[in-house]
Amino acid sequence: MRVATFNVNSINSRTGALLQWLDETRPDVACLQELKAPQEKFPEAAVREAGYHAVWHGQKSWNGVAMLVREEHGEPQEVKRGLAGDPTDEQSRYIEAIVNGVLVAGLYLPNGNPAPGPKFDYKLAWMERLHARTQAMIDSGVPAVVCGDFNVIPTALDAYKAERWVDDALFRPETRAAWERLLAQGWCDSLRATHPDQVIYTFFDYMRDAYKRNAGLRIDHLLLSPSLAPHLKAAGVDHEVRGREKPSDHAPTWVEFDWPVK
DNA sequence: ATGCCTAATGCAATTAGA
Repeated sequence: MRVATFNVNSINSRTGALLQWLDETRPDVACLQELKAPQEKFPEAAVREAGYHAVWHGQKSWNGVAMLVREEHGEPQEVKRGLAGDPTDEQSRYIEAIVNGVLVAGLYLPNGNPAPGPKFDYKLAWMERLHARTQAMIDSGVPAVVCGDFNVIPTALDAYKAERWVDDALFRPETRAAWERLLAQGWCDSLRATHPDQVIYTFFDYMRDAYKRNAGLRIDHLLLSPSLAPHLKAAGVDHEVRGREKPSDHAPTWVEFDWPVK
């Protein structure tokens, strides 16, 4: 089973690129972030025509997450929309569904800049709320994949010129510490687990030809639960997608594991 | 320290991204 995450940076500006990538790679599940579209403006018909069921949580202008599931797996059973812990939070950043017996969570973690400040406080609070949800998954023992745009640079290996990022919300000590506490629950960072020492980026700024210079960040992640981690087969980045016409600033990132377990 | 680029909103310039 292959699960992918792709921050599309506007679903309606990226429908063509999304469909091409789906056609080429046919992931079982694709979690999308930054739809930048209200609920009613999601290209449901095009996605269905491509052979995918979809659940999504839109929002006007910003944020927005979706989960696409290849139709042979049946309709995803949506179990969560939005992250518990703050009833005043109206940002569409989290969706969770059961697919083929696996719990899949797709998230768009707040950027948090400028830091320090209220946006950074919101990011850290959001990570605390995520910890509560992911700990519950661990406690239940359910096979789970938690993936998305985390807006977290885990280590200096994960940023071009990391020294420039030390005061940024994506790399500040508080952010990295929250990431480490998440992993300490038992989650496997699948891309790093399969490429322990390699420089791998999932995001390249539109500015200053960052993609051509390989001046990127690794901020899109796919975490496997302890029950799935032993069945990890491969993980990677569909790097070339970032180099196409009118691309998102993120590249699709994916993990593959044996499922059902033989 | 700021703009470099891209997108949404809505029609000019601002907000946001990372």
